[in-house]
Amino acid sequence: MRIATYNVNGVNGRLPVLLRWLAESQPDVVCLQELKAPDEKFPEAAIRDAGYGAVWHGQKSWNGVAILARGCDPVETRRGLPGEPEDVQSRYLEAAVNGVLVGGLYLPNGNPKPGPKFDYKLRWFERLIAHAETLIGMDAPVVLAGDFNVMPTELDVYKPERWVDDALFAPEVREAYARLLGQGWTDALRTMHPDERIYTFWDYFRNAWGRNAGLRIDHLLCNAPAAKRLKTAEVDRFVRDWEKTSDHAPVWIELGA
DNA sequence: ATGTCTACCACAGGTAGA
Repeated sequence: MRIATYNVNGVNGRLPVLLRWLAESQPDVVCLQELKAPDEKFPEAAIRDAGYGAVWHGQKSWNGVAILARGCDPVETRRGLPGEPEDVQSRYLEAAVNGVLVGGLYLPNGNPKPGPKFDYKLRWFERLIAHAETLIGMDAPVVLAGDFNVMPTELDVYKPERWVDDALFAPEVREAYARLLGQGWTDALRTMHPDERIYTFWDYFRNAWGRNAGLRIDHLLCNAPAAKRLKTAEVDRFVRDWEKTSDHAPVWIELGA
């Protein structure tokens, strides 16, 4: 079973790229982030025609997450994180697919730091940690997948010293990520590639892709039953090279039987 | 500070967010 995460940066503007990648890569489950579309503008028909059932949580202009499943409909188990009922941003969606529980998330960017956006990022992270605590011990495989907007270590940044004051690399954010992993989650990509400089995002600015000036901010975290089945974790870098592509590449894991 | 995308509103290009 292949489970992917892909920040599409606009699901409608990116639809040709998304459909081409689905056809070529044939993932079984896909967590999408940054739909940038309200619920009624989610391209359900095109995605169904591509062979995928979907659940989605949209929002006008910003954010928005979805979970796709090849050949079946994901069974939604949660929309939004507990803990801040006044929070209207669409950033978390959870669904069961063929016995695997998948949490798709888009953690706040948090820039500029300091400021209210950074404070929101830290609060959102604490809510994620609290909810993840209820998932980690499940008997079923659980995968938390998405754009975490965190580079966990210096190995995950092309030039760490340039990023120390940024909300994506701030010590308190890295500490929160480490605390989340400390519950027992396996960072799949880093576990399968322990020493490799491996990126999932390249800014549109300054020829970042051409220079491989990238960041590793899209992660798939496995609880123990999922980690036991982990076979492969890869980045579909070739997608970042396509015309009209997202600034993120898809990332995926393969779980064995 | 800059760079480049996307979506919005509304019809053009400025603004916001990343």
